[in-house]
Amino acid sequence: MEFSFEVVKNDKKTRARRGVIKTAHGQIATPAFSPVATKATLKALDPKDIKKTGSQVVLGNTYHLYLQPGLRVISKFGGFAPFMGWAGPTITDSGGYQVSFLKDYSHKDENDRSGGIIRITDEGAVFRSHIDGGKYLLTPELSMEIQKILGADIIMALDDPESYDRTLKWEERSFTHWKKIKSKQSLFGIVQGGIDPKLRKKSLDFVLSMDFPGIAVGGKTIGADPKITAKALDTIVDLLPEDKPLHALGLGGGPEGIFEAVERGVDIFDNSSVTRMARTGLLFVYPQDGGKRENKFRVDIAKKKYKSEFDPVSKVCKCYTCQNFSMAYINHLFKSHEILAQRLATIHNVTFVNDLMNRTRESIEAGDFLALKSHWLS
RNA sequence: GCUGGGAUGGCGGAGUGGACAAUCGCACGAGACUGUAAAUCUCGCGGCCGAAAGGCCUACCUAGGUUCGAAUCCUGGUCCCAGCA
Repeated sequence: MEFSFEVVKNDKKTRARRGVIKTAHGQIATPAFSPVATKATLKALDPKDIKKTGSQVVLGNTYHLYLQPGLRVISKFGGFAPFMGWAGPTITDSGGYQVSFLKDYSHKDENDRSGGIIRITDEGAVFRSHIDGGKYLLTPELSMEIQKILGADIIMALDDPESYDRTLKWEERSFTHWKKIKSKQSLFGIVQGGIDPKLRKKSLDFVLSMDFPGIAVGGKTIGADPKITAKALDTIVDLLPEDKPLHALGLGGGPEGIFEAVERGVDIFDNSSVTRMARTGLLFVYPQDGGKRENKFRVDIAKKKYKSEFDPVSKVCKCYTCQNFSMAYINHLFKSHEILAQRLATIHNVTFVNDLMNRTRESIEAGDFLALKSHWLS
């Protein structure tokens, strides 16, 4: 097995741990951030940029890549990573998130040809493509088949984030099918249950009983505000195995959310808002730049007050953007809708989070994780 | 100088007797964004009061007029544009 997870150092005071995930495409030093490349592109960045931001791994998406460009194209390239020119480790999500997200576009009648969910049954999710209205049935088995072709190192079980019981059934089928097709990828089982300790524990026990190579935590409580994320993770923190990596799906809350998650044993997480916020002008800043819990460690670069600001977004940040451009210039790029705004902003935010993870790893190694955390959140 | 057309909120531009403080777009302002249908979305945008419902005031170049009622009709003025001289 080319996949392995090893804890290098445990924090003495918390569940934070410094580890290494090994994959066929390279190692991931954990705790790590995986930026999101939903459609085989980390929006606005090419693989060279991605590398320069310090990213170790990227996450692609089953739902989107299945619909476009489709499996024939991806299989020809041997996976979405070679397709996009990314040589490092990858993760794919199962489409489970779309099962709940697309409910917002639920159809009252089957002939509605716009994209959205038609119905969800124990068999799978029947939906229409948002691209061309085509009708599909996504099952746990199909998700495994798709993800096999997408070729990521880490793949996710299909779940229904809004249905606890259905998730259990779908995970079991995901696992069974994953075994059946002898995929060399590492399948992560997903723990649901919100902030309910009983549900989370039951879900975790179920995942552990099947010996998934890794564990993921999902649900809207993970992507919510840091306090709720902490509460949700607290339900399982003492029950986690030492030898399996823990992935937080869609972990939100910026630096505060990250600290709370790492403190509770999260080894790796993805998050799409880091890049999306970049594209809408919200840029992360360090405590030295005035970043704090109250402003969520971010500035809105398009605001008038930055119109003629000579300094970079962050005086601490080593990213390409901060090393070369002023706030005034980036403000101007956003106000004039220049395409470079997207790229420079994304480079900054992704570099920022990766740097935060780097500092986090160093602090765990040095045994002062809580000191780092309190420095940021004081 | 003549002939014709036109002047509406920061800008463009609807409206051509009552449902108009005035569609819409842009700009501007505020907010949101968390396993990405997101270079997106929501809200506000004459002034004052109000949490809101709503109320009051000032307004469609300007000065008058007609009318129960005028951004809309009439008259004078100012300015702009096009064509002709």
